[in-house]
Amino acid sequence: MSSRYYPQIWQTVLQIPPGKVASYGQIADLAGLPGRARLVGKALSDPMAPTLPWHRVVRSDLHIAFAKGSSEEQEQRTLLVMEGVAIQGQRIEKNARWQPQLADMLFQLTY
DNA sequence: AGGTTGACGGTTG
DNA sequence: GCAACCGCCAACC
Repeated sequence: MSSRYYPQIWQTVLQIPPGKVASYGQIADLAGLPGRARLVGKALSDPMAPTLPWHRVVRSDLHIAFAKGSSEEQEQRTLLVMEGVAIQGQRIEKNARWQPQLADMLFQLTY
């Protein structure tokens, strides 16, 4: 396994609760990798990645990262809607944002 | 060893 | 809104 940082990123993504979304940058911060949002996208696209709630990771502007109309974009939107995430046009409702609690932060430190 | 590539983010106009 | 830049930097040629 060559990539050093993917495991901690995966671990963080696993904590996003159903019905909530987190941004790439937010995941990077929680994983102890501030400023490395792009690395989160890489970690999610790695074929070695375990089963993850990857669909709960979106851009900081609450848009889905994939190109509008692409199969990946449609897939992600479908999964989110199935979980009860409201989407108006391209934008996800702001109230769907995951707000990590203290216990979530402690889990990260412990990991 | 050096150049390119991103499932990004923020700033600016 | 939108588009153009720019900073970011591990991964991967």
